[in-house]
Amino acid sequence: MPKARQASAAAKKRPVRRAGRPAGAAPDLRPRLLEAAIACFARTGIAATSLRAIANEAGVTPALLHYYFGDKEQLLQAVIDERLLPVFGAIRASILRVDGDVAGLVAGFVRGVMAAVEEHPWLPPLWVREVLCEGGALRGVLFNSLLPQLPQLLAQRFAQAQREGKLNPELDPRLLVTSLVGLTLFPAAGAPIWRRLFDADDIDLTAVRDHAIALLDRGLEAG
Amino acid sequence: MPKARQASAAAKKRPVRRAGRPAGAAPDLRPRLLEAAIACFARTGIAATSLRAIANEAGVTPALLHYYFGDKEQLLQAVIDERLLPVFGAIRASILRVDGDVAGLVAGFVRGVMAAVEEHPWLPPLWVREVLCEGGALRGVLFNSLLPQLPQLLAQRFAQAQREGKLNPELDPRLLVTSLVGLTLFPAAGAPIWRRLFDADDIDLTAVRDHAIALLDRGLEAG
Amino acid sequence: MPKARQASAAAKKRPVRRAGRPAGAAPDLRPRLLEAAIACFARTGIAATSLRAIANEAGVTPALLHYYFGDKEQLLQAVIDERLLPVFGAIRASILRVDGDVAGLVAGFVRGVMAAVEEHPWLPPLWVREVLCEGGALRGVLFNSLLPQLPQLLAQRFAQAQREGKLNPELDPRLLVTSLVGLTLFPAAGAPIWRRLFDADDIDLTAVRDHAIALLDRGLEAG
Amino acid sequence: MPKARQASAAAKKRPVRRAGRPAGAAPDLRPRLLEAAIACFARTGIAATSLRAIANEAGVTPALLHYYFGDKEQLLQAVIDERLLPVFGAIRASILRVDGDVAGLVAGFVRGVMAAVEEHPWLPPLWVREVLCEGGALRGVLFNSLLPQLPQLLAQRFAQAQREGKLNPELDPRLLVTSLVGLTLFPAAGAPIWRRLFDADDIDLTAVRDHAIALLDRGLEAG
DNA sequence: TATGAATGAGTCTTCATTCAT
DNA sequence: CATGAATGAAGACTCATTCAT
Repeated sequence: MPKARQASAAAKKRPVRRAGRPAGAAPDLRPRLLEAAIACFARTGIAATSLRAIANEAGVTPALLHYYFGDKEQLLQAVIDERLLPVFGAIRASILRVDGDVAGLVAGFVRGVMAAVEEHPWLPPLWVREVLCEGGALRGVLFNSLLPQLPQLLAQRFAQAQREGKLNPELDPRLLVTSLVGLTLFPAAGAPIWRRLFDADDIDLTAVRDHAIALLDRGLEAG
Repeated sequence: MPKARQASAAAKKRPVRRAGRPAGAAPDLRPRLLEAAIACFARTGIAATSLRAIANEAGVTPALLHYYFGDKEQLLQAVIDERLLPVFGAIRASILRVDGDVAGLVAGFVRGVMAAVEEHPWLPPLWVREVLCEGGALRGVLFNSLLPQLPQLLAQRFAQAQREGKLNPELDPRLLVTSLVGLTLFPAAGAPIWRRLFDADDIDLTAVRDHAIALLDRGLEAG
Repeated sequence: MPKARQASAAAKKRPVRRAGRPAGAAPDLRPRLLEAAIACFARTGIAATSLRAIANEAGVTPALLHYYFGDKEQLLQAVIDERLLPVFGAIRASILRVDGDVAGLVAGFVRGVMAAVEEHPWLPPLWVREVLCEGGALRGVLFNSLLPQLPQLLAQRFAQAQREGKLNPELDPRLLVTSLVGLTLFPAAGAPIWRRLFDADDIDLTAVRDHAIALLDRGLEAG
Repeated sequence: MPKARQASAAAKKRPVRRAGRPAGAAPDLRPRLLEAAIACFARTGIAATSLRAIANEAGVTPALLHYYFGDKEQLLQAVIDERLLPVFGAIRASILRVDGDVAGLVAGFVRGVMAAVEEHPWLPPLWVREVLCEGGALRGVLFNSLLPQLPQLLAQRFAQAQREGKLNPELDPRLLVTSLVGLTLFPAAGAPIWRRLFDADDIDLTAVRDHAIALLDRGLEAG
């Protein structure tokens, strides 16, 4: 007869392994686990990814994931904190660093984003599925943590440029921010399918980047 | 009487309810079920949607879904056959009907797509998550059934225009197709989040449409 | 929201269709249903047979089975009452009719049983699975209805013959009854597998019958 | 965190617990589970046995059965490999070891089978229901694994003896193999019911064995 | 530090059964 | 007379989670 297992309802979220390891210790599994998690999340979607899938990807047991992160929710939080935030922070910084006209700003955005994509292939699908789409698991963090103020700042600069007559007056400055993403992360997320669709191996991130800049450069012109 | 299970290994895939109903009969649940399914698929993603969620959405039992469709797979197939294909077919036809220069073609595409989106709010998230993204459940049907040949046709017309000097020569004709989607379905899928981000209620489908046309009109110019 | 369906716990076993039909009416489905049921029961075992399987076999809907019999249990009862009992009654009568020595009695048993088997192919598997085996669904009826007193009568006649020195004294008169079944119904139930095993098409019911009689005739000899 | 299901269509058939355990560890459940399974299979029939029934019999959860065996099919396979095959192998060996005349061979068969039955009460019902009967779940393995060649060998030896005039010429050598089973496993499977029928506690396996030998010894005589 | 054992809850699916028509 | 519609309960199986070791 299976014995009832009554976990004290209190004491939830018991303390779990945190980063940091004594010198000379065995190699930390944590990065590998986060890497595996993010790869699965990007491939299958967060909600549809099982812990077992992540464990398989990392070559460990599901129990180890609990040992390290305590929870699927906390694993996701760790992925956010330790992988997404740094990358997004870098993107944000690289964009804010740009200090020029609209064309320069746009080019900076595109280059910054595509460089990050080159380094982190999980970026586009994760963004498209989990940030953009209704019901995505990362929607909440976008506003607070992921890219605080950046869209608004960009929109303001576009609006300012438009007022100064330096931007195509028929555009919506806010939707222009959207368009920047729609011309970078979006095609990057779909690159495999476009390649297959057009039977073209030459559609790579560089091509996407240059195409986006070409389209935007001309499209934003005021005149 | 002792219970028994799994006897009839044969006779799998029993015939299931098909459309068509004698006149004067009770209202058919089938459309409601398909509607509920497509709503859940769009909201949660196909792989992460449970039959129970769909059943709850429709106010019925999970068993009823099996009664009508026999299977989760067959339910998805019914959604594809009876909801997606007609809509995509209409979009495709409306675009192929356009017979003009590149600007007209682009405007036709944008208007056609956005009109369909207006009528079928599930279109953008479903496309973005399940067609575009790796691992999406609809990737397979895109090539064969959903939009056969349309991307290629568009790319050819863009390439032709480019050769004739009527299109911005720095663009990639194939990625231009991608850009069309990235400036319509993509922002439509994210409309709620953009609205929230910019605290702006006026970002609606009309705004997206006009912005896209404005950006593309200028951006495609041969100049 | 599915409405609760509270059947009055009382009033169970509502009256169901019984046999008997006005003259000139449509052909009665009842025999066909019973035939289908008995075939499935024999093929798959009673506990492992679903009503749907029976309905398919008969070319009707499962609901019809409930309409005619009300219940899986009652369907089984009808099969017993209207198919098994008559056949077993006939077998019993044919055996009791024999009025001779032990050899004649044995031959009468074997012939009677094998004749019934010839006519009713469901007899051997049903007996072997559902009467003989522990947990069989027909065990209960054997004692009361199926073959009342017959085994005991036979055993008594064998014992009597043994006392008179007309029967191999090393045999157990009661187990001799068992042996009669083990040399008739049992090989009949397994005929297909024996045929396949020995790659022999000539192992038919006649062969089984003659072999059994030959073995028993000699084996029972007293001297 | 929203639930998700059916993500990893790949990675099916994950590796399951295999035998073997570090010394000094907790007692292995595996044997108990196999025992419970075989008991239920024998009592209820394989197709009609639910995993829950087996789990209850063993005092564990249904989930544990999946943990150990992964699958109902694999559980059955484990039962076959680890319980049936050894026993049948031993029976086969004990029979093949007999090297004498027909009477000795028959007595060896009967004794070997009945000894195995004494030790493994599940043997008779399992054989009768799942090997003998049409639709039985073990029919397939009989030919290949369970008793390879044994029936044919026996039949050949009987036929040889018959040609030499040492065997009742009216018998069918192949059906004689059948009769051996019908006078051993068959009455053993039904022992409880015979006991109840004849209200006799003295009908045990020894009685069955001696009765069978007595009947066969005389019945096989050439005459 | 890491994992195997174990389970409750949830998933998809089938079944027997009911009821309005 | 007969069935399509509908459902609760049960079946096989998966998952996240816990805990002893």
